[in-house]
Amino acid sequence: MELAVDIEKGSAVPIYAQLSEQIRLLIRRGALSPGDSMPTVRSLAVELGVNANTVARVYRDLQRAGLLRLERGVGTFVAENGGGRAVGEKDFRSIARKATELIDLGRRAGLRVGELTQLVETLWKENANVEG
Amino acid sequence: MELAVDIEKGSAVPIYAQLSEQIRLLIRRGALSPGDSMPTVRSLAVELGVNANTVARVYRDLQRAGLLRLERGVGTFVAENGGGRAVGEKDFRSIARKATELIDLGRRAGLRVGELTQLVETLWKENANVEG
Amino acid sequence: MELAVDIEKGSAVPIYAQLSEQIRLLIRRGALSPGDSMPTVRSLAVELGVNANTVARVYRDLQRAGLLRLERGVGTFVAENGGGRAVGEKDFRSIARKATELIDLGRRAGLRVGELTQLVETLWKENANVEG
Amino acid sequence: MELAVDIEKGSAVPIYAQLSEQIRLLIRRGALSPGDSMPTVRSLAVELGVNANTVARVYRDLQRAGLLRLERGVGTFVAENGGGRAVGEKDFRSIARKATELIDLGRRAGLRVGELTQLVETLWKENANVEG
DNA sequence: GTGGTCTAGACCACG
DNA sequence: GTGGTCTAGACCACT
Repeated sequence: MELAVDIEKGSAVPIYAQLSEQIRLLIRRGALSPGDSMPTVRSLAVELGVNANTVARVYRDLQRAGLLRLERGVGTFVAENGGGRAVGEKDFRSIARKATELIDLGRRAGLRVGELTQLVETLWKENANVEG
Repeated sequence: MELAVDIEKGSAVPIYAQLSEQIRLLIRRGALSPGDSMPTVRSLAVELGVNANTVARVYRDLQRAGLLRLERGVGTFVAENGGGRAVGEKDFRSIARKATELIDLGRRAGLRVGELTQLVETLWKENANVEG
Repeated sequence: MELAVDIEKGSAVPIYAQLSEQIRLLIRRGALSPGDSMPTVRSLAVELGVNANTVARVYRDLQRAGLLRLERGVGTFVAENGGGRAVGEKDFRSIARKATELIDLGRRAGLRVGELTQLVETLWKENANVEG
Repeated sequence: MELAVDIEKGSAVPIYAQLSEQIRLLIRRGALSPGDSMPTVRSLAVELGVNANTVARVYRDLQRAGLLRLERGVGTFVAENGGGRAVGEKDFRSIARKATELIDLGRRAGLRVGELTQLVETLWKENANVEG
């Protein structure tokens, strides 16, 4: 049971934050559905080459956030009322399409990933200020 | 000389990484032009409520990356051969427009910023793998 | 795990530069081999009577240069693809022999170390200009 | 009156130290002879793109070391009893030849300048310990 | 007054 | 206990 997760060990962003955000996205986009069982802490740790404590911490955090359900002695599952419902498949596709277009533009203009995500963050916050 | 920069002190992303990425973007998008003088290390530190060493580290890193030019006793300037030239204004506008559209879709679908930027990162890397 | 390193605190050359260059040489000459573990940041700091931040900065720089591998929570190691492979032992010996001869000549002529290394630097650059 | 001096502004070694060491070498090797007049502080500062205070400081230091003679209102000259006599032309040539051979070996082995000068320094000190 | 280096010491992520 | 980040504050090189 492999998870489509990609950790950059050298990154300035801590491992637990990367992992947490990526699992979050998998759930929200519907790649992981309510009731699905998650890899065990240890197997995911091995798969990612990461310490088991780190994975355990992420699972705990995501449980607190309502995205995962931990059952002692049984396993970890995607929660049924997952912290805000999953994005509909249709919506997700249009978002992914738009993101891909954005990425294409960014790449052609010679931007780095970080610069592009930084732009998204900056614009997100500017809009938030306008609306909020 | 205030910089349009916004630091989240509580973030898992280190301050220096946030600052570095944001200055980088300001330069690449042409908001800061070659030869422009940057705020002094100490003044930017005060403006952001951050330690001077932290700002100095960012300036040093960006110098190594070819984006800034540091002159002892004089000040800090945007480099002339700025590590890959700035993105053209036209290109930048279309990128920003596309990003805004993406943000709208994401917001309506109930995504958080982190989930959206995570999506962009993931798709970026997938495309890279396809191309590479 | 002591390192054959010698820092002059009063020197005009910053401590981090001295340390960096000396570790570099130890690696390039094969005195430190790929995979070898380096002293911890703190222990080396104590050994040299220097602040831990200074050592950390050197390790970070050498990581960026591809000579060291830093693992959070584990330790620091000599990189496997050490930024240009180590100089062969044979080559290194003939270089060291030649250097010793040069030093003898310099000493007899009454030169100071700085004058001799300055000469090497000057001639190095002149040759570079001829070739380039 | 141009001086065969080459300053690296970005270097970790302070400008005054680079300049001082290089002038020292020019005198010791006989490229500047006792009684020769040095460039004025201002002209040398302009030639090197360096602040005049920095040059003045170097001249002052070299005067204290007995290598230069400053005459108010007249100019600066290479001292007659220059801090240890100059190295004989013959000796200097053999030193330079040896240094060139060393540089060739180093270059072929893929060393950087800093690594080579570091080696010379290290061996110099080791020998000093043996002899002293 | 600018950038650069260094220190002492705190707290965090990770194993 | 390892490396990483950050702070406060000192002193230096340089303009």
